[in-house]
Amino acid sequence: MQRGQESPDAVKVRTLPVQVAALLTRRIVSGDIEDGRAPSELDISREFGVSRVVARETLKILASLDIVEVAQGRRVVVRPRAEWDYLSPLLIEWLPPEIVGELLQELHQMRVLLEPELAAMAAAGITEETLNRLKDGIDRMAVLEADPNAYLEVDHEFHMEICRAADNRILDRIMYSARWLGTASRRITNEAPAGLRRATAEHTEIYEALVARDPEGARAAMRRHLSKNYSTLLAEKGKQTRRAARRR
Amino acid sequence: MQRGQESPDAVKVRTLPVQVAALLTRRIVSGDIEDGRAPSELDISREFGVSRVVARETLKILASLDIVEVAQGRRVVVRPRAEWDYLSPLLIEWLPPEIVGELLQELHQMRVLLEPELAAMAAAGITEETLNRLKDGIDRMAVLEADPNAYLEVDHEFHMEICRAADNRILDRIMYSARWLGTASRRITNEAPAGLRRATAEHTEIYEALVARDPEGARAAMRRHLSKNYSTLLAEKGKQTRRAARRR
DNA sequence: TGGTCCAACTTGTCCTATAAGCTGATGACA
DNA sequence: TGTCATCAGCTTATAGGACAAGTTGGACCA
Repeated sequence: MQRGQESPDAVKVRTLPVQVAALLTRRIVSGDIEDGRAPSELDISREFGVSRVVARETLKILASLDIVEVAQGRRVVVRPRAEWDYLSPLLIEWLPPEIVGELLQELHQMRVLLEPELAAMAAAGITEETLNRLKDGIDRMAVLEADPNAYLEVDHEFHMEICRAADNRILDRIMYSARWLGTASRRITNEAPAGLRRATAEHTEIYEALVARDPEGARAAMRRHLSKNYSTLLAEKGKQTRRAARRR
Repeated sequence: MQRGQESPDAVKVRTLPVQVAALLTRRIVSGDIEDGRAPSELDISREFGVSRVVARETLKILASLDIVEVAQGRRVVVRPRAEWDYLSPLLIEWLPPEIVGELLQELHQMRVLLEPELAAMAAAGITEETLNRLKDGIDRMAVLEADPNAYLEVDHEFHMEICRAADNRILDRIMYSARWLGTASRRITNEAPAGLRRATAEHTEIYEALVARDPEGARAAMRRHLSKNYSTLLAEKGKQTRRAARRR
């Protein structure tokens, strides 16, 4: 549930507990619910007109995102926002756009740190199979430049393939979440990224470094790719200075 | 639920759905459940002698860890292992020791990539408050070298404080999960880390670089710290070559 | 004042019933 | 014989009521 299995553009009917969880989270974020005091199962049941089962599942979802803490006998309490699971696309969809914008930047910062290293790690022991799949991806991307959604799907696969080749399940998981987060937020903001043609060229550079089993080259190519992406991201979203006075 | 709110050494009574989820996961890992076919709510209910509500919550937990995929009307299906949420301490506790050992190494690899950069980022805009808390931590660590568990608690806080200073919620979340993972696995293997005295000295070096607002110095100090940790980790666990023929 | 105990509240589990969605097989029609 | 609509049966989603188990705060007693 935490991570969407649906394709990014699918119109999905969310279950009742997820809907209620969204409403509750928004209420917490907006400050309507004072910190530390979350509604009980019965409160939720009454207020939203749902069964206790649904109220229960709602709280379980919020607990799995570290938004609240629940234990038998004790009241549900709201956990510190700093520790919520911001890697979850579910949570991202419930947050207001200004926070999502900030998170997107922080997300990109993380990718800039990790992905070049992943590319370098992958270069060491990459298999012919993986290389073939990467080549496939590039070919398909070249054709899909007119269809951003489909392009991003393949883009996603391309990067994940490199992650997988780096042979580290923890890093793999992180990047998986991160990329899902990216598509989720893109779905929210309804923005299509620009510069797909250039992206294809950059992907090719990465690919060629991997073919040559050249860690340094792969790292550098990936870094170039991401830094350019970053600037287009900034150009698209405009306001770079929105993070100014956020922290508590 | 996903991330433990309990202190690491607390004896916790797990809820029924969590217990069943653990059993089911182990069964999947051991190959007793053929890939793609997971038991239904009724199957679980019958087989484990629990109510359908519990069976339901079990599946929800497994779904939140991306172990299975559940949708109305469709059978529950087991998802590819490569995409399970290995950042979850819950899942880690259910996996066999050999896999946990591998994951610990991969985890450390991630820390080596991220934490030096976090330290450098933190050095830029660190506040006096944070510096004071770090100093506090070092003082306490110096006293606690005889009590590994308490020491690690403070160690954890020290590193998290630096994460927080780096002002990136995504990276913060990752490191939070990662360190929890570390303590969880340590609880499993029952191993106490060695070299606490040296660790304190290294923490001091990091702290001093931060005081000087020196990004390069902080990065270097953190890198030294982690590389040494890595070697003691290897020394403790012995078999370095256990990852040889794992990938399918 | 200090401590014990209990009542009220809260979450955990169980049971039963119905609604809603999917899948595969059956059977009608061309 | 091949194609497609339909439906029965299985599965998950939601509802309501009941009791068990754990926690908390206040009443009560010494």
